[in-house]
Amino acid sequence: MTDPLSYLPLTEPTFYILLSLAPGKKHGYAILKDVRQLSGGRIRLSTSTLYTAIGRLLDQELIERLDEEAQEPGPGLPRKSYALTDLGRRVLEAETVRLQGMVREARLRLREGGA
Amino acid sequence: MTDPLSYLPLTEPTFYILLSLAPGKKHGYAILKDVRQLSGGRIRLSTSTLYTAIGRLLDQELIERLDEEAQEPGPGLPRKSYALTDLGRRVLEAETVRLQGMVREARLRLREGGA
DNA sequence: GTATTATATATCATATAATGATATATATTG
DNA sequence: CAATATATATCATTATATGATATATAATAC
Repeated sequence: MTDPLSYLPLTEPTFYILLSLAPGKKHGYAILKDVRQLSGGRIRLSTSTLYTAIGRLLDQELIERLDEEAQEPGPGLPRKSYALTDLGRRVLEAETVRLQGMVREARLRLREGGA
Repeated sequence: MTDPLSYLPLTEPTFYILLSLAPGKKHGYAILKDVRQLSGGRIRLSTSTLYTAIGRLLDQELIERLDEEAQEPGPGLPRKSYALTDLGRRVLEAETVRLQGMVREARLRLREGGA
């Protein structure tokens, strides 16, 4: 019964990390690349931003760590995969509603105050 | 020729302070009340948030201080009025575009990943 | 007449979070 | 074999919000 609204506002990196996990589980580095692509190259998360955010989101239980059995071998350190929790998805939805409201209010005021 | 995009993302308080000034000049305390009303009571800026943000926005030249001649007397310390600069308005517009993009991306992903 | 409230600006200490820099480790590609 | 892409992690610094506290004044309530 934790209220999703109590987690808002999300910062831009946090929003995109959660959004990156919306379609399904990913490991950290995959989130990094996905966010870059998703934002049209505008957002380049540093690894420090990514992994401190992941730590925080785990603490807050907005994402969860998935136990990996038998990873296929590949480059780099062993992967750790993460997924949105139900709470995380509800927070992301609530944030989207908040952002939509801000856009609506801004459009009204920028119109009335415009040149 | 400072690029408005270089000021983004705005934090929620900063966004609302600029938005409050979009229709015209206001003094600090009026911004405080306006933001509260504008956000449906959700956002209650503390005075420390407000005045530190005002100082920063002045430094960045997103707002400007207006010289007050002959204030009508009223309660409280003398008022100081502020207005958006052209740059400030362009930053607010750019932020609105950014937010709209985030909403669009979120709606797509929340739909495709939804239950 | 005085106490409270609303108005109005300002600073301080603390907490949160992003960021650049740096480090470690490994498979693939040139 | 060197460089690059993959992959996770920590540290110091910077930016910003926030609650607490302070000062000052006019209007309102009692």
